[in-house]
Amino acid sequence: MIASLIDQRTAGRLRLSAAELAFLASLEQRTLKFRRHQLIQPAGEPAGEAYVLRSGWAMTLSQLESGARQVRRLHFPGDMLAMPSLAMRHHAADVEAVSDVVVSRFRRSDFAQMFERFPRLTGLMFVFAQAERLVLGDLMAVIGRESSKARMAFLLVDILHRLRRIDPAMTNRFEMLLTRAQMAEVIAITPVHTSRMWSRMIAEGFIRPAGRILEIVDEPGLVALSGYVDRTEDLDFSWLPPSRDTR
Amino acid sequence: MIASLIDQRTAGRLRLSAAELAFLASLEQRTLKFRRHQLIQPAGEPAGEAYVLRSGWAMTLSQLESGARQVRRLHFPGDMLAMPSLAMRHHAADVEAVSDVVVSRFRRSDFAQMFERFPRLTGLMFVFAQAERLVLGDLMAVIGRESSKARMAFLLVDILHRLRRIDPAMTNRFEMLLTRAQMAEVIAITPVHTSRMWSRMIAEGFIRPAGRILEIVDEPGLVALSGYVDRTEDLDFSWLPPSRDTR
DNA sequence: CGTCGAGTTGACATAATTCAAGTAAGGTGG
DNA sequence: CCACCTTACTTGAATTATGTCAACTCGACG
Repeated sequence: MIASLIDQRTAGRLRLSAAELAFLASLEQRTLKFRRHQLIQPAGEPAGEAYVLRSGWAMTLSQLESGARQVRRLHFPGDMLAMPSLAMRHHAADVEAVSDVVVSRFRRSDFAQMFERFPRLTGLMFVFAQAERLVLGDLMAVIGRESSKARMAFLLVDILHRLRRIDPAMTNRFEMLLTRAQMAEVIAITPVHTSRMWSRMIAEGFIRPAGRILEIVDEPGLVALSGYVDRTEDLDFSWLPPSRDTR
Repeated sequence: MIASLIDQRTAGRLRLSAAELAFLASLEQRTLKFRRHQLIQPAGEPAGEAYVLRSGWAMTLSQLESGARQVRRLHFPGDMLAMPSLAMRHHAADVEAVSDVVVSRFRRSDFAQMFERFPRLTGLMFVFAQAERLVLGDLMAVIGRESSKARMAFLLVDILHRLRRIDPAMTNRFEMLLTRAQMAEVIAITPVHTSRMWSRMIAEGFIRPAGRILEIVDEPGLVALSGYVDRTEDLDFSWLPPSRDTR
């Protein structure tokens, strides 16, 4: 699962060794299921584990004292969840199931072995962590400086690109699993305003929903509107050390 | 420089070996100077280096197509700059000098050796990268969901805590090097509104400026107002592998 | 068949932006 | 050392994007 995602993100530029693959597989032994809206990992609990999302959508979010919620990151199959909490004594944010999901939980202590045994894999995880910083910063800039319409465009293009990377056969339709309120939590506007903007994007010909399926009609238009940049395309793995065992 | 910062962030919980210290020092051989407002590293250039900030303040920022600017992260002495760009073929964001600064530049290829030679240091860098994701998410939540007054409170407390970590003797005064416009770029409001909020926070007794020196009069009040959490205090290094050479 | 979560729409409120005019401070060249 | 110019900052008035409140519809589910 992680391994296949790595393949997608590296576009095959990096071939994992048998030992590396085995290590990654060892992180995904057990599986857990959660229902829509359930907490996969509550904030505040002692940290010591992280997750791989195997199916469904999830999200990491902040609950502010006011009760307002801000989604920090949407997660799709193959993504690793709660990784920042590996750095902490306590989980720093809630991780919640957007749809029914299947996840694998792994222990921090197992993950730590990677640092000693798999330098190249370690470098890869470092690269992914830095890339996450970038996309978070991108979203922050959009939330801080763009109109609600542009923010919604950003969200839609982001989902489209990320799902497409998982399934390259996907064209411009996907099942939208977020409610209006959840979209609002991602792009930092109210659910009511989200509803208005959604209608407007349909009226202006950017999107066309058919039941739960959303068709992205004008992808270039949405990209232009939102300034979306797909960071994955510029990732660089060429500088990482070789794996100790070649395959 | 990095080494002393690591000491501060780990609160001495992690003693670096001689070899680890030597490696860190090797990243800080040459020094470069930049003037206030100069670009230390422009976005878009081929990536292959990062920096250590040795003195002065800097910031990483996005320039949107509209011309709007959003600061992603403020940097203080000891911070590493442009680290996310290590993951990319091209630098992803501008890094700009807030004040006159001194930095050290190091090559990505030198940094890469760490993955093979210093597993514990690697783990430490991984922890720092994940911690950066957290604080970025915290700022995003504040920008997305809090009032301009709360955002300003957040900014001030953040600066205070980070400077205090560098100089534990510091109490509640520091030299504020940001202009109103720069504060506005961090907390995603306009310079005009920043000026109004600044005056209001003085009037309400939260802060007291005297020339360039800013006194934080009501730190608990600002923390309560902004929901600021100092993530550094909860960092966990206990799970990292041992260093290969003990000191 | 009733309840509940999700979504829509209208009317109104407001925080923050925009525009504009002006002051103050700091650096530079004559 | 003065005169000038630029950058930083402040303040008022008008505007607007988005939020808030509230009523209503719709469909799913037990």
